Amino acid sequence: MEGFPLKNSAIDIEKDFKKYETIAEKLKAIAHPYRLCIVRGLLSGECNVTTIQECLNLPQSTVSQHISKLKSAGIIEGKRNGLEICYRVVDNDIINAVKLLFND
Amino acid sequence: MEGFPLKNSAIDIEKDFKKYETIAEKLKAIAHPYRLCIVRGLLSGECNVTTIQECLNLPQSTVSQHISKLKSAGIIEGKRNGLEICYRVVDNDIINAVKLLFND
DNA sequence: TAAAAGTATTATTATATCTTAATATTACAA
DNA sequence: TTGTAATATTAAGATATAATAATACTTTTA
Repeated sequence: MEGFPLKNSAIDIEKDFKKYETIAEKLKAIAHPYRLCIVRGLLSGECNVTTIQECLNLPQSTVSQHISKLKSAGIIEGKRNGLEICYRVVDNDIINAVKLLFND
Repeated sequence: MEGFPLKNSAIDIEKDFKKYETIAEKLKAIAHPYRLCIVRGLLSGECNVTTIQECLNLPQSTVSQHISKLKSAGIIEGKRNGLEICYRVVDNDIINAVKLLFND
C-alpha cells in the first residue's frame, strides 16, 4: 500500500516522472551489448573509433551510430585529435553503475 | 590502443560477449520509465499489481506486461497471497544500481 | 589542391517494443 | 456453483530500434 512514488500531487508526479524518464534514457543508451562493451572499454582508457571498431569487428557505420547514441545520451564525450576523435565516459552515475554490474 | 575487452582469443570473445548480452538484457528490462518506477517502488516495500496500477495510473494490462518483463529478466519475483500477488526485487546488482542512480 | 584516413550522416529494410482493448485464468466468497 | 476481484495473456496497430551500404564531412599530408 505504501512506497510508490507517483501517488502525491500532480506536481510531484510530473517532477518525479521526469526523473524516471531521464534515468531510463541513460539506461537505454547502455542497454545494448555493443554499447555496453564500448563504455566498459572506454573506462579502461580513452580510445578512438577505429580501435573500437577493430575490437568489436563491426562495420564502421554501426560503431559510429552506437557512439552517436552514447554521445546523445550524455554518457561519452569526444575530443578531436587530428584525424582521430578520442572518446571518454563522462557520466559518473553510469561509470559507477557499469563498474558495479561488472564487479570492476 | 589498449583496454578493449574483445581483442583476445575467439573463446574469450564468446565468453565476454555473453556477459555483455546478459547484463544488457537486465538493463533493458529497467530502461523504461514505468518499469524503473515499478522497481524503485518495490524497493520501498512489497506491493501488488493493483497498487502499482493505481499509482502509475495505467491500464491494468499495461502494468501487467511491464511486470512480466521484469519477471522474465529475473529482476522481480511474485508470491501469490490469495487474490493478490506480491512482487519484490530479487536481483542484487539491479537493486544496487537503481539505488545508485537515484541516490537512495 | 588532390588524395587518403578517420569519422559522421543518410537511407533502407528488418526486427523489436509499446500500448491497450478484449479475453482468459485463478482464487475467494456468497 | 455462480459471481467477482486480482492478475495474466493475446492480438493488433503504432512507434522505435538495429544493422549496414552508400555517401559526405573533416583533417592531414604529399
